[in-house]
Amino acid sequence: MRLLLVEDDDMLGQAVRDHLVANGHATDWVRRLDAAEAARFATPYDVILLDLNLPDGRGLEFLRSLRRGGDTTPVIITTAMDQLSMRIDGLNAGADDYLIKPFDLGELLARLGAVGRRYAGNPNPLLVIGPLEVDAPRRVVTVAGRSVELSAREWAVLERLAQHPGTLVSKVQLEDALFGFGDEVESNAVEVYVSRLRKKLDAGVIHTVRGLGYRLAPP
Amino acid sequence: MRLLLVEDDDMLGQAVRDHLVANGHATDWVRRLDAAEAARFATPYDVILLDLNLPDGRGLEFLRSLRRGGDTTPVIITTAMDQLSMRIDGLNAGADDYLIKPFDLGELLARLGAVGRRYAGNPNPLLVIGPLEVDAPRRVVTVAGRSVELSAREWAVLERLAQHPGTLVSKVQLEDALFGFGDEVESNAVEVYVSRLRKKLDAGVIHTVRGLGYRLAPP
DNA sequence: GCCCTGCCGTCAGCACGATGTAAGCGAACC
DNA sequence: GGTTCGCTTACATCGTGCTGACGGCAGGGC
Repeated sequence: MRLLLVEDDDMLGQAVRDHLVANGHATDWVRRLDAAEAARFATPYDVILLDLNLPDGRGLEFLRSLRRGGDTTPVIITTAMDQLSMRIDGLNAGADDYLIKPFDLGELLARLGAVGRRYAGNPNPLLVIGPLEVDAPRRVVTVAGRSVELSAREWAVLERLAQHPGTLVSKVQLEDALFGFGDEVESNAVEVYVSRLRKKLDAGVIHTVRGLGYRLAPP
Repeated sequence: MRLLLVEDDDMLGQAVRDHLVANGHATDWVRRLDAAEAARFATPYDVILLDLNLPDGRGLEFLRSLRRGGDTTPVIITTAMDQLSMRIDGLNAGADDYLIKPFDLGELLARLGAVGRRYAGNPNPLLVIGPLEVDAPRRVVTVAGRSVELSAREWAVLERLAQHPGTLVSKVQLEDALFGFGDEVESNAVEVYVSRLRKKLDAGVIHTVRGLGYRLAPP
């Protein structure tokens, strides 16, 4: 796998990088991030290892902007033992897993494998439903040949629907796609985004199953 | 399917078990697990529903030992809303899906179907009766190739009938499918929904047994 | 720094489908 | 023919989903 390691501690960074490389993962190591780097770094990696405890405190910010931009690269965050709140914030901001420092290198590999595996089962290049085409890896949507711009949340909803075309997707699942796991939201956000999607896409593609959820296309 | 339900809460366990049994799944319910039981329980089930929040906190341990022993029985974990870390740990320990309490019983069935199907090898447990096709996990019904929209109650009745095709299903059973068990109803709701179903489906599929109930196809 | 723009989450009003009940009618059984 | 049971339609009510609008916020351009 291709990994990005964000870690400001020299000793630790070096050790982790060596261990990862020794186990066959192409690993890039950076000590800090700025906004300019964020966009450049995101896409080409399979998993990002992110130290939330960066001296400039921008780890969380980086993660948020990544997810806001629609990037779904798996992210594992690392925090110190006592920083529970930061861990929660990280997971809510879209992290996929976390490790508590000091962590065992073997466990790091195991988590890496689990996260990578969970997202790897994606031999799904192009989904075509009538006039709608969804290119998940490239994050491109076209309707009747015309390309459509989607915001991050709109994309999150459509992607979750497109993962199981024709199958019922419950509102709870869509809420999970919109917000992290735990963030409970008392509103009709899902309905709002479905409505916004319908306005942008061909109206008939997203079908309502009253009282349960939605499904993409047929019937 | 044969299910194992691990849930320490009496009320919830009873309710879930009843609902699963009512929907045709042979369900064993245990309140807790110890290491000795783990091995015994694992193999013969199609899916295991595991409450990670067991009072002795050994739910995760059970899951890990199961996977370590090579058992691949699909496991769906249930956790409270605020237990993010536990859910992550559960997925990493080898769980196949998760549900957040409180969960909708209909959604539970949908997830069960999805997980069970993913591992069962038969991707589409389709019930075919003449021109009628019922795809329960995907909640799709087609008549002569044309797909049909059903409301929640209509689906509940048809699903109960389809669970035992050709067998007599009493009116009381159908009332239980429509409303909860205890809720007694003084009306002809069952007849109304059978009528509505007949209008949407091919008329000949639902057969009346006077004084007793209904059966799906052949007379 | 300041303004502008686009996205986000929330809310409230509206519209429509689903639901349960009742009543009239037809069929089956005696 | 009478009675019982089931079928169908109609209708009022209720809940749910849809959509337009608004304020907050962050990012980018100037």
